Amino acid sequence: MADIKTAFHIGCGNCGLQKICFPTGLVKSDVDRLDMIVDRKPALKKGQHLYQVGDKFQSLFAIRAGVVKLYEITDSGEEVIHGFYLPGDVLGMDGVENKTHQFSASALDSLSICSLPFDQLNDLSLQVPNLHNQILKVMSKEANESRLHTDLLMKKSADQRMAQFIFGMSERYRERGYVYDSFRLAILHRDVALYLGLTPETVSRILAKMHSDGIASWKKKEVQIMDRDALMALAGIIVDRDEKKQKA
Amino acid sequence: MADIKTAFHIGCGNCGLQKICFPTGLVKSDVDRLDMIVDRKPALKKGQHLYQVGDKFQSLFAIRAGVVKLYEITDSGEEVIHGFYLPGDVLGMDGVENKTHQFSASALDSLSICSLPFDQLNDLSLQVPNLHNQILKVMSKEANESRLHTDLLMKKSADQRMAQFIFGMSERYRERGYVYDSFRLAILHRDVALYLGLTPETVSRILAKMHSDGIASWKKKEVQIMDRDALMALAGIIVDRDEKKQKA
DNA sequence: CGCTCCTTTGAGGGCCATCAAAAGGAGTGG
DNA sequence: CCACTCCTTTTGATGGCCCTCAAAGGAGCG
Repeated sequence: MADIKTAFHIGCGNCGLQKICFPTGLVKSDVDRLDMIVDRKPALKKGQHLYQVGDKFQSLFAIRAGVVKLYEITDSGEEVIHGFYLPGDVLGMDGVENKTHQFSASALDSLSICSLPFDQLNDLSLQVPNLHNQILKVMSKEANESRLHTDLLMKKSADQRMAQFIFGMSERYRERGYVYDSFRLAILHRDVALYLGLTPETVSRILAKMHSDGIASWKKKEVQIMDRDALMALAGIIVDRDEKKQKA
Repeated sequence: MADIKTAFHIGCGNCGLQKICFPTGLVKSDVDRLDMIVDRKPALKKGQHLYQVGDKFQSLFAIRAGVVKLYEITDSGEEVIHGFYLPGDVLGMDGVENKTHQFSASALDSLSICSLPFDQLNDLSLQVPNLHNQILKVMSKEANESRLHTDLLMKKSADQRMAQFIFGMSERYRERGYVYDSFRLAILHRDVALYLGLTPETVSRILAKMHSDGIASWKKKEVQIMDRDALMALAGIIVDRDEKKQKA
């Protein structure tokens, strides 16, 4: 059962992440129904797990603040990181297939999350078509993004991967309405390496070069994009000519 | 509207792929309702597309016979292959996110498919809980498998990738009740290379070595597994001791 | 039979991993 | 606040895996 909301409770209806999170496209009355089943969890500390491989699947999680990494330890004992989740993102869908989580998710930072008990969410979605569509959409997005990750690993050089990563993070901050050419990124270089299929040494060398080339810097969890066009070019992203005209 | 079924129509109810395909876990009356919306398509020839990047998303597709590759052409004009679909597999979920297909799917072989109009499938799923669960499950599986693909690309050597690929295909044939140590595989070596993140040259060299080592061979679309244990060892798969005892 | 695409085989080289070691930060307990 | 430890990051030297390039042989198809 959902907890009784206190006067100070921040519900979905007045959460700043509505545009990014699940409520997108829901009318107010439906957001309120969603709000009923959302369980606001106590904050997690760095290193704590939302779930681990083999855990019973019970809930999806929406992030209110902080960063989460989705990862696994392979048979041979090496870590592989599959993605990073920012405020407004929803994760946990890896457990739907077998009612058991196939991957692990842990906090890279102090974390504030909402828990969405899946059975209840599912029942509600049968009555709220837009919510149902949201769930399908988020799951489809998971797979599509994983395949973009595959592209990165298959066809991009180490420099391109790094540039694309920084640019991608910047875009995600932009979507959320934050400053996006200078932001805090609480991810270890080591973890980025494990996400990009590189070694920490290579990441370090590339960041040094990007800094001296005046493209971007990332030191002490602070990212600064100095030359956005150069960054995009390096990432292999074609700049839309019309968009460039608007800038000028 | 669904076509009128002829006396010769093979419906979901008497399809040999029920255990693999969508009807899994449905009672007969529900299978019949699913059958009502399934649209049996005329056969496709090698090279024809089920859909392409940018096509409007309308249906999921279930494969009755043949092999499909899911792929894309990157910005830089290179092909990346994301997966191969065998009889009983369902594909097309890449279109759910934006109502537009993000990838392309084409026949590697003569192909026989069923089309499942998504709107109708979705409506039906609201009334048939097990069908609803099936859809969620298949979508979750897509993402999970894509991440296993990532593992392959990140942490396995070329030999391991090749071994894992052949072993994986063998297991998929096994699940379907076919002979699984000697089977026809209508996939070009070139396409396997594009799936494994390798070049055709490398694939060729590895297959030559696996053949001379007496592990497996793949010539002219015929795969033969000669030493299954060695293949698994090469793929980096730990053999369960109890399972080995049963063999002896 | 001729065309095209796929596959094979060989030679050479580049990108990034590996190994090693030192320096820098973060967290802990005194 | 400092000493201590552990983990992360940096920097350099070396080498290996697999790509690239090249060309010949084979398979499929009109």
